[in-house]
Amino acid sequence: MDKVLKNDHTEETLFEVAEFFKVLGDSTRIKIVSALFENGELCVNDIVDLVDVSRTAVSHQLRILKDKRIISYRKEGQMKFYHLDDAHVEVIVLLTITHLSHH
Amino acid sequence: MDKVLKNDHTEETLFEVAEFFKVLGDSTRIKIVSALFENGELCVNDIVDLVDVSRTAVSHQLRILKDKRIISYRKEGQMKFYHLDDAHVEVIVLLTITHLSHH
DNA sequence: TTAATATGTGAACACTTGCTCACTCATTGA
DNA sequence: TCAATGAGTGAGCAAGTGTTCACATATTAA
Repeated sequence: MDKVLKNDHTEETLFEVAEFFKVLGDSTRIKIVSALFENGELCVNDIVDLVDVSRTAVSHQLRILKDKRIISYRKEGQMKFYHLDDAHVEVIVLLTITHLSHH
Repeated sequence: MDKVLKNDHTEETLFEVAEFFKVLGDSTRIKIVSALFENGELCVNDIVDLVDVSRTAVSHQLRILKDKRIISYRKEGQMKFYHLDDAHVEVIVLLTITHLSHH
């Protein structure tokens, strides 16, 4: 039983795990994710200001985060308000910060 | 209080978080890490068999994992037995697997 | 309709990354 | 000492990645 604690992490599962970490393994994207769980919801221009990366670069990274279902957005007029799509992501990031601070 | 749950993730901290995820965000490395927490301790040849990547490639990746303090080894004769350096890593990976399975 | 604002897209390019190949180092046994 | 075994290293290269630039789309206000 309890395959999660035991064995059986198939090639496929591990590939997806690697893909997930790959998305969070970039300074710009992790800053965006962090800004989103600190603020709940932000429009693109707010993100640009907080993250200090060009507007275009932020757009590209938002797309990647959206494709990987890490964030979603709500449209309001001509603005889009982005937010985290799943609270798990915040837990994983915070656990990692804790881990690193204990090193 | 409780800065971890609040704000204040400095640029520096987030950079380290990204670096950590970057290391786990590779198929070969995550397979090695997974093999290690499933088996506790493995020599390089065992890892090569389990992970199905060339011996040389495994060596290169072991070096990266060792530099990032994710694994360590114990030497015994002409063999080196690798193991995870910190249980946190296993928790983070398992939490991520859980997260992905709920998507 | 026109101008302005908010955001997205695709190509190009520099930079990074992971693998292979050819060697080397270290340990053990004959 | 020599050969065999376990493991690591560095250069080279193909593939992947993140940013910028120029342009496009969508919405709102005048």
